[in-house]
Amino acid sequence: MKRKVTLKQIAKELDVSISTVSKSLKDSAEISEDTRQKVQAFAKLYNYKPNNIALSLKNKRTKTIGIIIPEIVHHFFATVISGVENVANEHGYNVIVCLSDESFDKEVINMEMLANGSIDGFIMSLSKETQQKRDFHHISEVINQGMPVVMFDRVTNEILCDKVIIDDHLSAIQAVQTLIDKGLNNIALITTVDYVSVGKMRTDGYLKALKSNDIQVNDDLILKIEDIEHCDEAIENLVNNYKFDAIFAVNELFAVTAIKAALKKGLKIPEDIAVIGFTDGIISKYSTPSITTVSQNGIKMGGKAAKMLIERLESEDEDDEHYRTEVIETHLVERESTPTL
Amino acid sequence: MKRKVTLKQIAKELDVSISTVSKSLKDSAEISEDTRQKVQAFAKLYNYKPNNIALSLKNKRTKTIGIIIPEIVHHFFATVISGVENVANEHGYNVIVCLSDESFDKEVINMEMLANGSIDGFIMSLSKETQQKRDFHHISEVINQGMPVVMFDRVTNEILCDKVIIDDHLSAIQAVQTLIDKGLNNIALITTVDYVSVGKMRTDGYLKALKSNDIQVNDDLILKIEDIEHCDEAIENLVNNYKFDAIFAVNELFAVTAIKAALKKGLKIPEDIAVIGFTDGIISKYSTPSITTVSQNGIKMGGKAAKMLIERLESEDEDDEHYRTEVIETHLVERESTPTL
DNA sequence: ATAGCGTCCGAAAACGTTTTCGTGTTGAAA
DNA sequence: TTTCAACACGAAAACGTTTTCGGACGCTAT
Repeated sequence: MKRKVTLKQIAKELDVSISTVSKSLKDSAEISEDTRQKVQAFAKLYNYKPNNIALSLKNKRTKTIGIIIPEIVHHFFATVISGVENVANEHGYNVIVCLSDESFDKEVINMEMLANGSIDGFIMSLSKETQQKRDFHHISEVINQGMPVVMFDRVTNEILCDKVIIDDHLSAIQAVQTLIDKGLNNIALITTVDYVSVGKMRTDGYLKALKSNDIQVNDDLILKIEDIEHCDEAIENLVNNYKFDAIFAVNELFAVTAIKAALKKGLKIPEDIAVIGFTDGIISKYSTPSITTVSQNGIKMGGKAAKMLIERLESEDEDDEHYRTEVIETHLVERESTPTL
Repeated sequence: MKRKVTLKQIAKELDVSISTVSKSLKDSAEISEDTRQKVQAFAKLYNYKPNNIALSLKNKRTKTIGIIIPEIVHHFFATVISGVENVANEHGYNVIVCLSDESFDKEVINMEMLANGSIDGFIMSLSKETQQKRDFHHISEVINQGMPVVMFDRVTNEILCDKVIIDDHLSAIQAVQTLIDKGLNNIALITTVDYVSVGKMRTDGYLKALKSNDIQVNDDLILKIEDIEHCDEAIENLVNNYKFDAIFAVNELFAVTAIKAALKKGLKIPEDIAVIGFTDGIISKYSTPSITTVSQNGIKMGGKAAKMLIERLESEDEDDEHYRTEVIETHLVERESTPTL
């Protein structure tokens, strides 16, 4: 076992000073050709690589980005990480991932843990609990200490920082309008409780679309799911007891669950009920029938977030207070769960 | 904007030495009650938190685990990360994630990047290319430098280290036996090319099961997929041109693709063709019909790997050469794609 | 001979900690 | 009054870098 070699050890072996070694390895003109060669050869032989921690301490930058998301076993968030990782790597950054498990406390703990020098900046999406409590002090604190934060998807207006989102409102309008254009007027909505920001906006889009087409809103057809783990019963109940010809669901899970319930009841998709979901993930693509869905490109979102963060990290003027909100475009991926005109 | 406060700054403000501040914060008996109180109050006021990087440098441990996996947009790997993150967090460790994208070079680069002090140990699963090249020098190098490595799922015998796997061979045998027990003798296999270790072992299990039941192996019914992106054509070809009453697929994707092809051809699942997949992910659970599958608990696997790594990191004798290979048990989750007896 | 300059290198500070060891002051015991 | 312990604190090294500054040396030009 040969342990990692340090500048000091090389210096000692070669009987020169640490400075000389350091400079030689950097091809500094200060050092004679001779010495440089000697040092470089020795360093190569012993596979010298500078210690990242020491560099971080010296440079006051870690070249590491912290990601905090509610969960990782979730196709959308996984794609976002993938997107972040990609552009981070291109710029020589590493990515450290923390999961809040939708818990406010874990979100706070993780942020504090990383904020003490471990990373240069955050990319994050709020946990449900945080959105519910509307307590963002941990985030503003971090920002106050001069650490840049980029929020994505689940964001809040109460924090000033760079953001990357999709236009949930508009996307929902377009999805519902698509259903209406196909002659479907009796549209059910399966959504989340209102404190989840994106759920709320998608719900609003649904309402807006109906209104602008002079379609009466029927509250019986609006199902707000509280407990995602047990959404089955609620959705089956909706499908079995009410009549409608289309469903707009604010995520994949609700969409596929609704389809399963409808099939179970003997209904045909899309003939009897058309379905549009949200988030173009694995489920939508591979379920039978495959599901028409609003595609939300996580890779692009993550990539954009990373780009914004790195730009800010490497910009000249430290505290440019000019924050941007980037909107990633969505598009409807039409599959088997909606009728072709 | 108030920047992070350091010991030095506190010392200066309070007109004491850095040592005194440090000791006070640690409640050292060396310091008078008075001074301690004063320092602690001040530190609290300015929200002092020790700098992680400095601590890492001093202690020669980062309390960070590096994970290197082929991709993250893959349910199984996402669950593994989740498992690692969980137990890592419990022990005060952070997790830094790198993706190899199934590329040997990226795997090497990432490892070298992290090996220079950024982390205390690795948890990794080999990229396809690495498995194909059988070049593991980057891993043995890291191990040689005294950095522990735990490999999971896609492992190799050529490296001595702790490992976490499932019994792919046995699981496959059991899955195929289940089909046979249901009276299905004409079983197709959809698998990967042989250099993917787990694919190979599952294939071997399939062969073994057939043999032990005196069923003739029909090479026409064995499909080895090279290009996963375009597995559709190959699988459709198999389904359309050959006759069989069951399919054993070595992953979810192959299973669901086969089902889609069969349905398209007008066949009924599971009446005409029964299907068993591998890896209990989103697809198996939510596709219609839902898929019977060998469940491979990623959370457990990741958790176990993290536990083994941390134990090694915190054990007394540094270089205990006694490596373990943990086998995570699998079980068959029976769903709609196989007939009930 | 000496001033001046270029070449090559080393000392030291700095990043933020922890910890060992030394030192000055105080009070009590002799 | 002297001696010694207990107490309270500070100096400094160490972790591994980078970088600034200064110094030694040899050479050229005056």
